[in-house]
Amino acid sequence: MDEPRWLDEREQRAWRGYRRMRRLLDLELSRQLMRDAGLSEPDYDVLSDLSETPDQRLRLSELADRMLWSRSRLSHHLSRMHQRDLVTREECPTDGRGSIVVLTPDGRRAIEAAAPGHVAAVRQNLIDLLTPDEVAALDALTHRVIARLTGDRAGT
Amino acid sequence: MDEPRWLDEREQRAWRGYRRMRRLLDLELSRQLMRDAGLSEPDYDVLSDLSETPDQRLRLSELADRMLWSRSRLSHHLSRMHQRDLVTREECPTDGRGSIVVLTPDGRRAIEAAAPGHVAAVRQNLIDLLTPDEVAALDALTHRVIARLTGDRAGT
DNA sequence: AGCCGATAGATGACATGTCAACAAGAGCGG
DNA sequence: CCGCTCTTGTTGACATGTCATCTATCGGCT
Repeated sequence: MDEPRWLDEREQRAWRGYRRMRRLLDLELSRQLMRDAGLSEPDYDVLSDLSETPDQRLRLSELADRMLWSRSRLSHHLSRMHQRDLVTREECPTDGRGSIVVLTPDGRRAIEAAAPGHVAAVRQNLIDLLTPDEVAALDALTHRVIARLTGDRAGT
Repeated sequence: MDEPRWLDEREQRAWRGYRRMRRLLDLELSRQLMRDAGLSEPDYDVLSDLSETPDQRLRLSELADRMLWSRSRLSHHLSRMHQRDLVTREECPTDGRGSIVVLTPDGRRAIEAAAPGHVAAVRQNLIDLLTPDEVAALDALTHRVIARLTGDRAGT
């Protein structure tokens, strides 16, 4: 770590742009979700992952892994969502320690009500602003970075 | 909002990839910063913005605007950083309400110690994984989205 | 000067996230 | 079947972020 390789001007612009976009997009999307559907982004993500599952249910740790959340965070969050009747917990029949997170009817209604507006906002503020090439580039680039960060042993 | 235009497969992959990359990159960068320099990402951002400034000082609200933070958040965070002697507050000579955030010597040492490792991590996990074209695309695309979200009236 | 709406920043209550510690099973090896 | 260790999920303490509110001041207007 003698003379660090700083970012050149273009790299710098891209990096700062990425972080600024990230922040602004987050603010906008969470504002939209809360206003139109009364959900936070984390709420939406939980409901969305659950609703895409065959029986609207998942083992807590399975859900935590998919979301890249700690079990603790998920457990706390589920307690809060439980109080609003968006999800329930059931005991796992095959593992006495386990608990299964289940989407409630209210939860299903909430995600179905929220989804169209959310997708529209994602389009309006990101996807529809990109050319098809850019969408493809974003796809490629993000998955390369993901592979790196999840230790997909292959390159370097 | 009759029949929403859902994301097609490529768009979906790009969007999910973006979010997953975001999360993984955050985890990695904040882990690295904390481990090697004892700073959180927010700490780093504050110090970094301050250190790029002529006199290592900024009006609180100016700093908040640059960072896209609420004044409240910044005020709380500065109090915490103040306890660690990374920053101080001074009264603003031209505005009796104002307060000026100043980088302390400890703060300067902290950012200078942290920067090389942080930049290296950014390179290693993002920038150096991209082709020059991809860096250019990221630059272009993020700034277009930023323009949209900050209401740069021009298009649509 | 004196009023008044707007702005700067601080603060307290509360929501959310992190971390370390814990209880209860699982599951393997004797 | 027992004992050991690992995993699962919960919990409480604490760090961080948000929101509403408060005080002091600014700055234009009369």
